[in-house]
Amino acid sequence: MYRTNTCGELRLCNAGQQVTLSGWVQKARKMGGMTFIDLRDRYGITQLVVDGGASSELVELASSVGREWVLQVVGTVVERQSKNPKMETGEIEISVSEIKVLNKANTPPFTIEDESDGGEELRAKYRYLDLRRNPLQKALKLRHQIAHQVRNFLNDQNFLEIETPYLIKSTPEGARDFVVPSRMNPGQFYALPQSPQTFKQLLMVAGYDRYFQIVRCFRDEDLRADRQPEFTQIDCEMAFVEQEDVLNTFEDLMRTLFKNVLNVDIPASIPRMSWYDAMDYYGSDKPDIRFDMRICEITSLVQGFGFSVFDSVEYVGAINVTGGASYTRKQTDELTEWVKRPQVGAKGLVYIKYNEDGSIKSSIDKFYTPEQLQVVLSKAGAQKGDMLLVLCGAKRKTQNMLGVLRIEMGNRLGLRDPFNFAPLWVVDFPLVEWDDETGRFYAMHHPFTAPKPEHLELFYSDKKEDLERVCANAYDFVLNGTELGGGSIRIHEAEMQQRMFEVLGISKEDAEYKFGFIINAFKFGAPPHGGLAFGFDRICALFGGQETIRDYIAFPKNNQGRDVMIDSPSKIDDTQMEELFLESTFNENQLK
RNA sequence: GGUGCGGUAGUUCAGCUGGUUAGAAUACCGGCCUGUCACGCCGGGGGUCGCGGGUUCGAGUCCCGUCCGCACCGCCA
Repeated sequence: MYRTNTCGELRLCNAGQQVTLSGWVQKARKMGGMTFIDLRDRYGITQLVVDGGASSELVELASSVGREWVLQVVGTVVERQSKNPKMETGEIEISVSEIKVLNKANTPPFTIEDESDGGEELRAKYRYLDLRRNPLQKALKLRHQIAHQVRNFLNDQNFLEIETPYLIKSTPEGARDFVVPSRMNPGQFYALPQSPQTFKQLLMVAGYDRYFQIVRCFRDEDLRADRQPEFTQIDCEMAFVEQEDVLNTFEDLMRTLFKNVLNVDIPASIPRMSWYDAMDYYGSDKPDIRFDMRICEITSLVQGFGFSVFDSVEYVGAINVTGGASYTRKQTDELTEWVKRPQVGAKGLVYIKYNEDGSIKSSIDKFYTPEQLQVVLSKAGAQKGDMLLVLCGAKRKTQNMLGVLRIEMGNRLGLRDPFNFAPLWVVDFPLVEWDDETGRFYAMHHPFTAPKPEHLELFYSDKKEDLERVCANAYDFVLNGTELGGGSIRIHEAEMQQRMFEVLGISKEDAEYKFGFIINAFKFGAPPHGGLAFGFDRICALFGGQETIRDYIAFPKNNQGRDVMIDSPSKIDDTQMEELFLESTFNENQLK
């Protein structure tokens, strides 16, 4: 038997017991004739002691062990002479009678400690060593707990977990697909799913009216701290439901997760905000509502006074920085430089300070009287001591920049505590958005999203302006400025689905080739249905108070989509290559 | 595709307006140490300054190119 106990469980009440432990050497402290060894496994650390009373062989062996060696030890649990209150097992130690070296280890290239000395690149290369560290073990444990709670909750709600295929068909709408060549069908490719969207809808047609899956999804797009090429979704779909049913069901899921995993209570009813309000007041379709600082449009209040910068633009907006009147010239200059950075892209920044003594000081005093500025301050809700930050330009673009500035000010003012959770539903998204470059509409969500019933007339209109106004029965779950999930009520009628493809400029033939199977399925009794999917990795990161999802994935990829540990992607050998591609090349040559 | 920051000992970093033998901490190795737990003390080894080119009497330092990492923009239905 390798062990009778783990390295995290022995306490004073176990004193006197003979135990066997196995684990890794965290650290050995050699004190001449006496050696202390911290033995670690995923449950904790227990101190071993070998003192002068032991045989000389044992003393010799104990003093020779190195970091990360794997040991099996036999000994007696004893009360420590000097206890360590910082350790959970700090009241006891194991007086060792026998050590067996199960495996030696090279000195690790970085320290296996909570605060490792290793940089990200090095830790990625030795991911299996990084995973020995406490923070990562906690992260993966959190991930497991959330998955467990999700399955419990949805099982209780009568959902069935059903797997869908990974080798499917490429559908060039949306993100780029990862493709897999088919050896048995030369020249043809599978695609890895960006989501199981169409399959879960087919399951609704098949009558499995409550489906879920914790499922890997694949998107061949550039990465970020919160974006991986393969990531995990909690994918759900329900039949015979309206938007209200879906929102209520998954609000309950999120509430249960918060309660059972973090013991946090989120509001009994999660607030809802229309997409248009989110854009107008927060400059983002995923507002962080942990703090207010709403964007206030002041266009009509500042135009017509001869300040050409404002007079020449579509939109002028402001955010109110509480206590900002105390900002120095240096600080406002720095903010101006900050918004001019390419990542923000503003041309300049106007400030209006409402000083404690009631006076007003702004960067546009030359163009406006204090009375005129007072009107602006009042509209934006500024109190004495506050400062407005003003940007102008095209409406959506400026709102977007104000939204970025708002988040930055929220960070600077310490208003974004990661353990303060403010969930939000964003609803009433536009169904489609126009793209000038390609001169066509794109689905804002995806092409299976249903228009709101009250907008059906607009949906069948031929006018671009009408179509732009169509709202979808779509919704996003937003937490602290991060989109955690989204979904919609789907189209379930073949005719309406065909109209959608038409709106998107997809020809009937193309739609038939790419999506014929689902249009066809809708002709065989498709029930009304809808659902949503949560970004599982993001939920884990947010629950753990982190911005990056990498720590919550056992073996993540780097910025370039590479796994630097196994060194993938990599070339394949000629035989493999020939088997996959030679025949198709041959066929093409035959055609010429 | 773009922007910013970074790449110097096993590791994390310092290294000024270019100047002689590139430093610190930690890790590692050896010695001493019976109550340590960031143990302590003494000693030691360890460098293609990412790579290539250029400027210069002289380059870790300046210039050009390139590779790699991270963050962000574009992109992500």
